[in-house]
Amino acid sequence: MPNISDSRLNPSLPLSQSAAHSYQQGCIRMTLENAELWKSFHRIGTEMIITKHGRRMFPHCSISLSGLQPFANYVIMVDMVPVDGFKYKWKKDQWEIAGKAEPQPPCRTYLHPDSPAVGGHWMKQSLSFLKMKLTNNTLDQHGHIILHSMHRYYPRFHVIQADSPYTVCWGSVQTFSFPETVFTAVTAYQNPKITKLKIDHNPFAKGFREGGTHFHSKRCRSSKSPPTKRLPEDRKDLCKSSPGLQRMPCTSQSVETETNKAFTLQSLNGGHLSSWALEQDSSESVHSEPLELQEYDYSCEEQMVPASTAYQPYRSLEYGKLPFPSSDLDPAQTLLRPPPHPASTTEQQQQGYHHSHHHQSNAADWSQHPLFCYSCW
DNA sequence: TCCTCTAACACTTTTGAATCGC
DNA sequence: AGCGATTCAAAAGTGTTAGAGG
Repeated sequence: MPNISDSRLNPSLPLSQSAAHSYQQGCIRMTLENAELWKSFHRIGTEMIITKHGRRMFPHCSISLSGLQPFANYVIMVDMVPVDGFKYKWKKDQWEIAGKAEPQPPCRTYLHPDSPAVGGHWMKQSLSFLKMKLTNNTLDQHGHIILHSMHRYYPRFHVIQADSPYTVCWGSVQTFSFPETVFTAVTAYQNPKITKLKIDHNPFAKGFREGGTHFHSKRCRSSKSPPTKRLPEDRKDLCKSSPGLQRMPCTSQSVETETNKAFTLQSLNGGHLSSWALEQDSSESVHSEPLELQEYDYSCEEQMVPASTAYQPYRSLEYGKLPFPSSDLDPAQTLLRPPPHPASTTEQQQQGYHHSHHHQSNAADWSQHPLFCYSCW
């Protein structure tokens, strides 16, 4: 199973003792299915195209779950969390900070189309978020995830025990993310290495790879080639390119090179969020023992990653203070709290309170929470 | 001038309806 | 009639590029 790597704790994402308690409430385990592909991109610096009308992710998010209660209903959601409080620009073959992040666009959460479903359903096959789309259109009416171009994000997965998105049992929210899924949202690819990698792996880009990528050469083509029949081999190729479609992980055709490994973002404030996961396997999130952030042993095999818990702050510039990855954030600051009510907690937001996976607040506190501007199309 | 975004392009893949054979 | 496999066309998706706009 080469495409499912061993787990690692995301060292950059805030943990807390509160979060640690949550581990005792279950042993939900989440695995990033196409981890090797993600890592291939992450080594270079993943970029995701966002368009006005919405663009799918590539690689797309595909996960598998275990440890759920087979007959309990769960809702699975994804949202996008800003990595930091900066916007970036591509300059001379590397990303540089271009200033403070712009105010966050309206929050959208993508609800997996199967939600709600029993744990047995979620565990019997991998979950693909292939149809989730990213847009830069803040007025988007299609429910796509709204992001800012030239900003960095990572997807965050929520496993919520609930009969429906409206009857969430707040004691059973567990959140996961994966370090290698950090990406920069762009309206056009900046790093040619990313372009090449995408063309190599994304079947939709075949035309540009095989038919010539030059604009003029395309125009000079004399005739259309006849439509190709879909053959089993074609499907196999597709499997390789889009592992998320598969029930089983596919062999990665990663394009790992030593030079790629050398890619870092030194210009970024000491290179934070650059190399923090480059050499790490972190595509499996397993609730387990509480971990020491700074002393995390990357060599151990299955560590837990309830990922970032920074719900509310990521709608504010406080996000720039989040430890990515080697921040000096005081662990005490990451104490998980119920999300502040948007209308009444500006002060709390400014203090950088973070969301608890397993808190005791009542659902009313959450009713206005960005997480539940969910969408499923 | 530089940077970012958008739309058009040519092509491939996906999807779903129609058809066929058992 | 029902089912599964196959075929086909339309829809949806891709990265590249030039040009617009700030």
